[in-house]
Formats: sequence, C-alpha cells, structure tokens
Amino acid sequence: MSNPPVPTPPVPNASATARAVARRELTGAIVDAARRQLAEVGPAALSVRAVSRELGMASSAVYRYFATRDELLTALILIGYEELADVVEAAEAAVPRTDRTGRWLALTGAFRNWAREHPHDYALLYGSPVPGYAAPSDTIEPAVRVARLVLELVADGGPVHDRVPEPAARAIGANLREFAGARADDDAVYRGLAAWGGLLGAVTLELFGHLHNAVEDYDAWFAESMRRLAPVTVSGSAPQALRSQA
Amino acid sequence: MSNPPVPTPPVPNASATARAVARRELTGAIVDAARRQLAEVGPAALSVRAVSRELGMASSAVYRYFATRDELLTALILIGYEELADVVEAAEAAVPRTDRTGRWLALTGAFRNWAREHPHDYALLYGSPVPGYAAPSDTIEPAVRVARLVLELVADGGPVHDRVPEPAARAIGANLREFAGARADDDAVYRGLAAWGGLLGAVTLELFGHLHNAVEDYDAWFAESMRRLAPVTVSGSAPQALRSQA
DNA sequence: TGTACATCAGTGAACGCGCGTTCACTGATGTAC
DNA sequence: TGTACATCAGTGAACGCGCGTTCACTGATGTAC
Repeated sequence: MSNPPVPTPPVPNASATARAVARRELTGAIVDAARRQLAEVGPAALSVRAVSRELGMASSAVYRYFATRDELLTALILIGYEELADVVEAAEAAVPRTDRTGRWLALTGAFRNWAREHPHDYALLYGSPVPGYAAPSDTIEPAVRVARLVLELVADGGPVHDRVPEPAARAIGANLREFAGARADDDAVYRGLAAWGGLLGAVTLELFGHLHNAVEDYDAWFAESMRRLAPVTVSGSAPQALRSQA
Repeated sequence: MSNPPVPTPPVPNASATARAVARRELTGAIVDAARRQLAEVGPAALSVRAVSRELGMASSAVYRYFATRDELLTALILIGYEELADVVEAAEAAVPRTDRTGRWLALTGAFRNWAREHPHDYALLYGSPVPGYAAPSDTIEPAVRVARLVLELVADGGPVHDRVPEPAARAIGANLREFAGARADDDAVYRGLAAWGGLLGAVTLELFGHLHNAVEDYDAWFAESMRRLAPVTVSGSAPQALRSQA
C-alpha cells in the first residue's frame, strides 16, 4: 500500500465508494421508474421529466445519469432483451437435451409468459420501431440471444440436408451462417427462422389484440399452436410437410 | 318536382352540392397529409397542427372534418385495413381456385408488398398498439378481411378432421367458428391461424429489422419461407408434419 | 489525522418549442318561398 | 329569378399544458499529501 508512484486507487474500484453505491442505486431507480412510465404511455411518449417527477427530483438531475432521452430508451431496450433472454434460456436449459420438443415448448412458453407479464416491454422490443430512434450497436448482441436459442435447438437435430433452392440458400447472410455454426445446414436455418417467425407471429397476434373475439382460451390456443409448430424445429421426425412441393 | 308536401331534396343527395364536393376533397387531402406525417413521425406523434400546416390552413379548420385527433387516427387505420385487404384479395382472386398453393403465394406476396410500400401503415395496423387509443368497433370488420381470406383458403381444402385435443378445440371462440363457416373443422382453423401467424411473423421480422445482418436477399428469403409455410394451408398434401406427436 | 483542492450530484430557473382544443368572428354556399 | 334566412367552412387568437435540454449555482463526497 505504501508503494511507489504507481497510482494504486485505495478502494474505489472494487468495493465501491459511497458515491458509486448511490449512483448504482439511483441509476436503477431511474430505469425502474422509466419502465413503469413506459407501461403507461408507451415508448414514444416516454419523458425524462415524468421520470424525474416520479422520483421527486429535478428533471435536470436525471441528466447526470443519462445524457439524453434516447440513452434512457436504450437502457430500457437492453434490459428488456437481457431479462427476456435470461428467462427463456433458463426455461429451455431446464429440459433434458434429448427432449427437443420439450425444449421447444419450454422456450416458447417462457417467451410468451414474459411477453404477457411485460406487454409494453415486449412492444418496445418486437413492436413498431420508435420513430426517430436508432438502436446503438450494443443492443444487437442481447437482441439476438433468443433467436440463437431457436437456431441451436433446430441445429441440434443434426444435418438433414433437405434441398434448399439456390436463391434461397444465397439469401442467408454470412453472419447468420456463421452464427448458426457448422452444425446447421441451410435447411436448418430456414426451419429455425420459420420457428422463430411462428413464435413471434403467435405472440404478436395475441398481445396486440388480433385474436379478440376469435380465441377464447389463449393458453390452450397457444399450447396447441406451439405443439403444431414443434416439428419445424425437430428435424428427425417431421419436416416432410415443409419440404418443397414446387 | 312540383309535388306534394313530401320534402324531396332538390339535388343534394346524389350528384352533390359544391360544398359536398369540396368537403369530400378536403377530407381526402387531410387524410393524405396525415398519412404522410404518420410515415415521418409515427402514430403517437401524429399531430393535427402539423397536418393543418402541411395543408396551409388554420389548425382549427381541421376540426370541421375530424372532431378529434383520435378520430383522424381511426380514419388512417380504417383506410389502411381497407387498402391492404383490397390488394391482397385482388391478388388472391387472380389465381385459379384450384391452385391453392398459388393462391397462398399470391396472398402472402401481396401482403408483404403492401407492407414494404407502407411500412408505417403496417406498423399502425400490426405493430404496437397506440397507448391511450382504443379502436372503435367499426375497425373490426375491415381488420378481419385478410385473416378471413387465409381461413377460407385453408377451408377450401375440405375437411380433414385431424384430431384436435379437447382443450384446444374449446379455445376456439364462437365468433371464429362461425366466421370460419361450416366448411372449416377445428383442424383447419388451427392451420389457418398458424398460416396467418407465420405470415405476420415473417413480415414483422423483416420490416421491424430483426433480420438485419442475417438475411441478405429478403425477396428470396420470403419466397422460400412462404413456400415452406404453404403446406400448412394445403390440407390434402402435407399436414402430417403438423400432426400431433405428443 | 488534518487540511486544501478537485470532482461530482442535485437544484431551480430559464429557453424555445409544439401540442389539442375552444371560441367568437366573417364570408361564402345552400334552402324555402 | 330574386330575396331572406340558415347553415356551413375557415380564421386567428387564446388557454393551459408538457416537453428536452442548458446553465450557473451550492453543498457534499473523494483524493493527495
């Protein structure tokens, strides 16, 4: 400790000074308040002033934590993606690896549950883009976790090498191909995207009200829908119906 | 014309007075301007003042045409649903009835094209609900036209009577059942919803940016995806893969 | 352990802006006879 | 065809509101020696 010129910060880095603690805490409180506000008025009307009001502080104080309204929005998006991916990954991981249908049902069920519990966060992540807002690049990685999980599940079925038409094969970007890994052939990538799109479509239909007066028991409807979609991800047993017929 | 007391309005009803003509025209101009504004700032920020500014009139004048901002929003939603349904129905109707895969591809292709040409209208119809806005009941009928088309296409395959588990069968609301008509059994209803969800999911993935850096050629990707989804709507040839395996 | 200085958190006033909606009004168009 | 009255379209000012962001400031916390 009584060492040479090398500036060794006494404590601050690890166990945190009082200021650092307070900052972490308040940052969290701001995000929480913003999230509550999001649920009431939607992302476009999310307002720094309303957040500061809820916390009983001057609106200018919030600017010590988030330089701009958009930065606050970005924080909400990041937290949403992370939280969602956490619960979905945990649910999927709890099922034995060999039970691939079970993994699919666990994954989709967790996804839907989170969406129903946080409809406005869901809308922020998967609904209309916020006009005038461009997501920074650090949202990409968390955003992609759920999709990756679906692709991995499909790839776990091993290669099938169903023929994918040339143009369709070329449509797959280099990133996606790398992301899918060596295990997933083109057919698996397409089945993964179909499963992911089917999941997103189903949850969107339900949450955004497009099944009003059409479906009576959403739980039962969703369960049956995912059961029917499962084969898309389970290559061994079922993809025949999805093979070309052109 | 020189008839008894029965008040026969001279002209006004049919060929329209100058006022009526002007009103129709201006109403249209307002809606057009609102639509342009929608594309720039999104539904939440749609503003009566901005619309009136674009038309070079006093903001108060717009209130002669739409009593409230929400009424203007409703008009945009109605027009969106109608326009979309018109193009989708026309595309589907142009294909011979017996070519059910062709009808599916035409339907989905038209849907996607319209969505790409009017991304903000698409977001208004199928993206996040506008907070604080409740769609009046006259938007229901137009909203339902596309979904009906999908269900009819599926039902055209005739009854299949694949077994649908009890709870799933009960999940189908009375309206939907009636709407699907006598031709569609429970299995067809589920296949219809799956097709509709798959279409919505695919277009949403593309338009809301969730395939960025993943898909390179969106046309080819969509074509292949819909080709794979087609069997869901074509009962005779393929639903095996979607049958239970529980 | 104590002192001098630097950094940071929070305040409150202010800038400049746009919004939805109302209201009393003027002038044009339509209607009845 | 012409006149008297009623309806409608459009104006411009105003009300009351909330917003994002900046700025000079005070007082507390942290750092170096």
